[in-house]
Order: sequence, then C-alpha cells, then structure tokens
Amino acid sequence: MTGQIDSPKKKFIDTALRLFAERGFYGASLADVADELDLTKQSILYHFKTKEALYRAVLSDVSRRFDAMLDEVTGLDQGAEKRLRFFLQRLLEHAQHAPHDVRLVARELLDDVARIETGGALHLKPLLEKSVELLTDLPKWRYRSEAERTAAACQLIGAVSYFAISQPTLKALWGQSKLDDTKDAFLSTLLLRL
Amino acid sequence: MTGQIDSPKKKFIDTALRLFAERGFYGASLADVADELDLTKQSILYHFKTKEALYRAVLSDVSRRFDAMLDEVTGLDQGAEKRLRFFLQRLLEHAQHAPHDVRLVARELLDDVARIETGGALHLKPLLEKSVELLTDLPKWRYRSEAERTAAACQLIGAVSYFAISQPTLKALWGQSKLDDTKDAFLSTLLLRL
DNA sequence: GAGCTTGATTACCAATCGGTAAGTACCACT
DNA sequence: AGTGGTACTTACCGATTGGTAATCAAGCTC
Repeated sequence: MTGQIDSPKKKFIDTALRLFAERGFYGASLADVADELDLTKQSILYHFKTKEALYRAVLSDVSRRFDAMLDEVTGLDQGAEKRLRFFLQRLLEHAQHAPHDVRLVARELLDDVARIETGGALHLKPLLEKSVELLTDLPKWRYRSEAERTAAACQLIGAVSYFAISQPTLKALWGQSKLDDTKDAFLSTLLLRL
Repeated sequence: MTGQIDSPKKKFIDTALRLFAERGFYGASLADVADELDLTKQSILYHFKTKEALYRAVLSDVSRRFDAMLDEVTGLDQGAEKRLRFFLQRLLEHAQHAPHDVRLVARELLDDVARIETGGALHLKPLLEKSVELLTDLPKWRYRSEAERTAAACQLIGAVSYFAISQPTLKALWGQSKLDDTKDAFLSTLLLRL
C-alpha cells in the first residue's frame, strides 16, 4: 500500500533520519530538513501531515532495516553459538554503515522516559523484544538462570550500541588510526568472552 | 569561589539536569525549567546569562560527581582486578541513583556529531579520557594488545551505560520484577567475564 | 484540450523560543 | 533611616517554530 521504493517521500525520510539522528527531534526543524534538499518546509507537510508523522515514518524505516537484519540472523541454519557470533558481527556492521539508525534508536531510548510519564507510545517495543529474545534464546551459555542470560544479552547489545554512538567522539579524542585499531579489536575481544 | 553548596543556582541546575536528561537541550525550554520551580524563566537568566551557560553549569555538575567517583576508585589501594570490579560496581550504582547524569552524558555523545562538524567543544573530553585510561591501565587482562584492552574498556563502560539508559523502557517492556532480576544478575555476569 | 492528480510554491498565522530592560520586594549592614 | 546587593518579577522584543490556505506547473487520461 504505502509505496516503499522510490517514493518521493523517500528523500525526505532519508534526510530527516540523518538530521534527527544528529540533532534530535527538537533540534532539527522542518525548515532544516527542507533546506538540505533545497525545498521548502511546506513540501514536507504535503507528504506528511505533521512533523510527528514524518518522524514516525523515519522510525518505521529504521525498524524495517533492523528487522531485516534480525531475520537474516534467525534464518541462518547453524549452531547456536555460530548464530550468536553472526548476530554480533552483523550488528556491528549495521552500526558501521547505518550509524544514523543506531543513533536514532539510542535517542528513542532516552526520550522514552518522558514518553512513559505522559503515556506516549514506545515506538521500538517490538524491535527491542525481538533483539533480546533472539539473544537469550540462542545460546545455552554457561550462565545458569534466565535472568543471567537476559543480563548478558543486554550487555552485548549495549556494548556494541554504545561503542557505535561514541565513535565520532572517540575519533576526535584519539584520531582515526587508534579508533581503527580499537574497532578491529572490538569484535574479537567481544567474541572472546562468549 | 563559585559557591558550590546551597547556592540559589543549585535548584535551577538540578531541575535543568532532570529536564535536559529527559528531553534533551532543545526539548527542554527555559520556561519548562522555571515552571517546575514555580518561577519565571527570567529568574534563570538572572543567574545564568544564557541557556548555554545553564547547560554548561549542569554539565560541570555532572562531571564533578563523575570525577569524584573515579577518584574514589583510583584511591582504592588494592590489586588491579579488585579495583576494576569496584569501578564497575560503583559505575552501576552511580547509574542507579544518578540516572540523569548517565542519560545526559549519553545525549552529549549523540550531540557530538553535530558539534564536531561545526567545530564546537567536546564538553566531556577529560571525563572520557579519564574513564578509559582508568580501565585500560588497571588490569593486565588476558587480552594481548593495547588495542584489545581499549576495546574491552569501551565494552564494559558501554554495557553498563546503555543498560542504565534502557531501564525505563525495559521496565515498561518487562515490568519491575523481571527488570529487578536482570539488574541483580547484571553485575555478576559482567564480573564473571573478567 | 478539458479535467484530475501530484509535487511543490508563496503568503500568512498564532504560539513559543531565547534574551533585554526596567522595576520591585527583601534583607543585612552601617 | 538609609544603602546596596540579592532574588525575582512584569513587560516587551525579534526570530523561529509547526501548521493552514490558496496557488501554480507539469503530466496523465479520456
């Protein structure tokens, strides 16, 4: 129904994703998004009724890509540990060439506090449930209880995600070469701990 | 010089911290902060010249608390592994009863992207350097290279921080009891991997 | 070539934003 | 009693925000 491919909405969604991820929902105005495309903000409001609607469209695009990655992992017909390693590798890759997605998800988590108070919707609920379930179901780790497996899953996702959103800062802090070294070492040391 | 204790600025800083952490810099207006205190926004501008100045004051307050925690860890005269365990425990505790601090730091990391592009200052630079140095210097882990120790340090900080900022969402997702179970298991499984 | 849809425009709006200027209530000190 | 500083207020400002209304040009079908 909603034309996914090559819709004229796509350029707005892509640009809005980048700006929302970099500056947050309130930090990026409709005029900012339109300026990046050399258009006016009213052209955005033609395709999306409100700024909120644009934001929801961006979120569902992010969710779609994330979901495709998760399906790729669950579809892999291999042993549990192989799949877990594959998941972490794919998550890290995803964070590398779709950094805006990961940053927007992080902002969503931060904004949830205010949203929960006001009874707003948690947009990423299905995504989070799927991710954690995937990780806790996969391995029969040496951790004993369900709680410990869940905790370990949160640690793995958190380590990768936080590292991903820290990269621009770390690059400014360390320079590109040290960051690259750390990036190379990241996956191996993470997998080493499984 | 700048009166730390019981200054009339303190209530503004505390309230601003909460709102900035929950909604971000652009999501929380001066009027919002003032309303929470049943005051007018001009009373804020009396104490802080600009909104940016208020934000910097909030950040330095957060940095001060963080720094005190780090000093507490480096001051502990014990073996390297003991200190590392103590650090992770204290970081998790800090995230528990000062959740706004951790959330604001996360927002700073997200905002750095835009700030680096425009040549802005990275407010948390000294804090980050100190944290990572502390972690990489402490243990002679089984990881071989400097890069692998750095990567491991990032993983530990990231796991704790991301878990901390995810808690309101996870509570809404799972309920309080499952979150509590996971929280209890979090530190033990994290330390298990050292 | 009339009519409809699509994508974008210009013009305009009320509300809110951060910030300035001037004034007020209160308190300590002399 | 007068003075000066502190904490805060009311009144106001220009700029920007998200959003509405009306219009216009291009392309399509019949």
